Amino acid sequence: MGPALNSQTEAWAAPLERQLASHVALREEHRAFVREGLGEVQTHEPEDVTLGGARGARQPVLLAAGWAAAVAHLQDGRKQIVSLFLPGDIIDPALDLRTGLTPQSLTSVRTVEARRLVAAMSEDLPGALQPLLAAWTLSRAAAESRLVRQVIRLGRLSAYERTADLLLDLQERQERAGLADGRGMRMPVTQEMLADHLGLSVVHMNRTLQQLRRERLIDYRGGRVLIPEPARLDAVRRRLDEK
Amino acid sequence: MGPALNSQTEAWAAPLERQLASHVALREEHRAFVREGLGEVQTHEPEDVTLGGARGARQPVLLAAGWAAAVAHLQDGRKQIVSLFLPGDIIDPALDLRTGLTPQSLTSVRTVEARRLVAAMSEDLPGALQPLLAAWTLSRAAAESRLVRQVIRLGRLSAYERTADLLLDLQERQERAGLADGRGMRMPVTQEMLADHLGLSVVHMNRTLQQLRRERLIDYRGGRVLIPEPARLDAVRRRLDEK
DNA sequence: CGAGTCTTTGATGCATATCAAGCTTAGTGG
DNA sequence: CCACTAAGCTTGATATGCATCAAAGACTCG
Repeated sequence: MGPALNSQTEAWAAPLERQLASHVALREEHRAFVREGLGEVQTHEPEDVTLGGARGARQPVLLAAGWAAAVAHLQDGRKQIVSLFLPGDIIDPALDLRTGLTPQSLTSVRTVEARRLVAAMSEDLPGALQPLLAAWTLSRAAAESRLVRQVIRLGRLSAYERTADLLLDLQERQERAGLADGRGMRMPVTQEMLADHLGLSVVHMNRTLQQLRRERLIDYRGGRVLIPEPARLDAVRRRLDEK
Repeated sequence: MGPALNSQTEAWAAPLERQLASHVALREEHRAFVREGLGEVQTHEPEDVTLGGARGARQPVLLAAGWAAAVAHLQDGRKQIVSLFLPGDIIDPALDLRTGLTPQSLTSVRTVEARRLVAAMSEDLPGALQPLLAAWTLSRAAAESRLVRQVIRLGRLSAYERTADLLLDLQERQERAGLADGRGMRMPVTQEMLADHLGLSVVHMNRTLQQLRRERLIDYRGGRVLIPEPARLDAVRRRLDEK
């Protein structure tokens, strides 16, 4: 289960660069700065809990490929996936793994050491890099908002609504990272993982996905999801009231 | 529903000072700095949504007395109380109210303007104030952890476990603020508010509280809760597995 | 003392969990 | 290339936790 090394830090930064650029337009100078803050590439098998290093010595990493999660384990075996990490996301132990959460790869995964980048973003940056900092901040804010959204989902939405809401969120995130478009997105995780994220049993997760499929709100097969008419799915999800 | 003014910024800082001191020992110098960062005192009726100012112009405030909440309203009238604020807590719009959450008083409430204090804590502080900054940071981290804990509660705990977990959390927070001890704590909110926080119906909230009462895990009457044997209640709550 | 708000109780229904088993798919080794 | 296996997906039957509906006590306040 140990990670395999790989030292070519090449275009692994693309999803991160795109995600940042989706918030604030960036120049090549900014993208280069991002790449320079990255280090070693590592490959991890699914279920690996050593993302960012061993427990107690974890460092920030960029998730370059594959999906990962911050997981809470209860004593009796129940699990809650608190948040999902997609390619282009930064997994920062200091921010994302408070409270004894364990980072874990869900699929096989490629991570890139990002300690220097994360450190740089909390220091004073030269004026020319301000747009980068702004993008970084917006990206972090989006991650925090997702946690709030997750509370609302689990607290007040039905299984059906939760699922619609999550799928739209995943689609949007992958679009920002350049990993999805009108022709669909990857969804390389098992229904059990989705269930653990949405607080449902596997069986009910399956039935809920089938219902969405039957009503042609999603087209889900072979680890891919297509949302033919986003507006219809969006009507299922319950929006916050802008009171 | 509008707020009433009141300009004596006296000992309203006590719960905040105690909460901070519960994380890192503080000297009078630190406490004085906290008080100097505070401004006008305001009184609000229950259900007031103008804590910290009107929508769009909200400023950080210290909650000095009474309970408040960050609430999400769904279009069809469902509500989710995402987080609770207790005396001594800072309500910072930039951190606590992302994603269209509305701050709202649950009881009648007293707030103190805290813009200067919050701003000061994000600037470079003289060395002598480092302990204060450390306490502040720990206090914020605890608030963030509570959000994660809330996801776990709603996602994977039963109504009974959720309630036990929340009550222990409230007891600990109030102890830190000097508002509770072995003789119990205040709980000035309606069961409907608790239900909206724990993702339950009022009726089921009521039955769950009664069950805890019947089993003598809590003594709950007249807006006060006593936990006679914390260890027993703690056994009900499901702890995270320290794997 | 009357009117609202909150709590409590009972009856009923539904969403979701649990249990059990069959099916499908992708590996794996012979 | 074909069993064989294991993981994941799907389906049916049943159980249960929690929601909903309705109404009756308890408090609180003017």
